[in-house]
Amino acid sequence: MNRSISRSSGDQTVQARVYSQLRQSILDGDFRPGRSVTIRGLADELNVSPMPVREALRRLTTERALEVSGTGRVSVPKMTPAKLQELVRARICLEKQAAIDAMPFIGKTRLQRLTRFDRKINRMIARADHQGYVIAHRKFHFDLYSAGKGSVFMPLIESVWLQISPFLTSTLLHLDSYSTSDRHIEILAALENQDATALGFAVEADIRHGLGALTESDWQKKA
Amino acid sequence: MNRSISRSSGDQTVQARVYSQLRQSILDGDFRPGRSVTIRGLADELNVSPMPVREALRRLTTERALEVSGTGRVSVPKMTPAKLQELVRARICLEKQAAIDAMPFIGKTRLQRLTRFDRKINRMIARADHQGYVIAHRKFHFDLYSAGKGSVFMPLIESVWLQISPFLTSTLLHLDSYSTSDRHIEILAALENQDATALGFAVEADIRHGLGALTESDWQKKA
DNA sequence: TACAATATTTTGTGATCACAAAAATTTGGA
DNA sequence: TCCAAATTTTTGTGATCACAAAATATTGTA
Repeated sequence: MNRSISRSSGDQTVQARVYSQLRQSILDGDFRPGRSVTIRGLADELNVSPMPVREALRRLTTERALEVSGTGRVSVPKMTPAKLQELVRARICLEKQAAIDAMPFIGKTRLQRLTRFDRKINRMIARADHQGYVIAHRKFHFDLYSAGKGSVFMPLIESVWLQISPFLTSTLLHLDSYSTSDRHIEILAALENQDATALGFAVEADIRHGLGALTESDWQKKA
Repeated sequence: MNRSISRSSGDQTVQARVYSQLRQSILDGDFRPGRSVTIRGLADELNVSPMPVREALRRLTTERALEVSGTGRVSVPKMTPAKLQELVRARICLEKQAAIDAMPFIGKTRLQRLTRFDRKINRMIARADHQGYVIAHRKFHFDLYSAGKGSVFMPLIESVWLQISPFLTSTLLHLDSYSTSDRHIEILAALENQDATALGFAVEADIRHGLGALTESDWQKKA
């Protein structure tokens, strides 16, 4: 039909747009572990040709957000206890450093925004809105780390989050309540005092308690 | 010509083979910063069709080994002082943790192999074989980290190395001699004693001194 | 010679096709 | 009803084409 190449959506290539959409969907928890995704299936769903989807999927498998089976089928990886522990360790060492690097660039404006995100997180927990929680939680952390000017840490951190997100959301759904111990308060306090050491501890505690609880508790509930 | 799909090289797809080759070439320092790479150019060079090259390049840009310009052209990223510093910080926090995680799995066999790699590194330095040095150096570190059973840290570490390698090799070429302070000895000693703290310090020192020296000294010499 | 305008070539992107292999479905016999 | 064999459909991979835009080369004029 439309044989002319029209990068009609803001000068981006179709491939880039599809990639961003899928990436976002994965981070938002729209993809469940074990779900298999096909090129043509996604292409039909997104109303694009198979070509851009193919490249987007290849990119996502490269950053371990998806995995390819021996026969080339693409699916959302399943979580294992060992893998989750390793991902937690990766999050801790990367995000500790990223937070400390970002600290000097955290001004009053951003601190207020972070505080708003924190309140939103609490609201989402209160109303048991799992997806809303996951999204607000991510905004808090990413907004913090991206205050640093660098271009190295964020992609690494995002790769780790992409690997955790499907599992996290699917597990949260099977939990009636989860640890509301709000470590974000400690992070905010450390930022206000410009205390790098306290910030490092707070970030580590936040990650360890947020995901560590899942390692122990109802692991079996999920498929 | 050959219209049938024959995965003639060991059941791998052409795309996977091209990707591995390019990845290896980048790590080996065959690509200089600033060099531009084209799909068709590489396809002709590797005697494959443009298709697999296209996907391989997309993957490598996703992991920041290559970068795309505003017009879609792909090239090897140039280094900046700030970026190198950030990459060094990333290496330190990732490799410190990876080494400590791997330590329990380092047996006598692997320790001997690591020692051989270390001796090879020294030989390469002695004969000023820069590429040989880079390769042996990488083998030492990757062999150490991959002793751990995990699947999370290695890809992250490799992504960082991919970003450093082109710059490292091109800089080494302009240096008549470089810091031979052999921190690997300390790493090996820490491994033998199963001393996690000492290992962490040794890895950090190795990275900081190896790349930190470049940050100061002849930065300007390269293009 | 210098430089801007024009023409040519190169290049990335997306679409589509053929093919083989894997999945899914149907079929047929006990 | 059950299960294995045969058939059909789905799917990933690689090749090739068209197109537009960018990069490069060429030309013409002062």
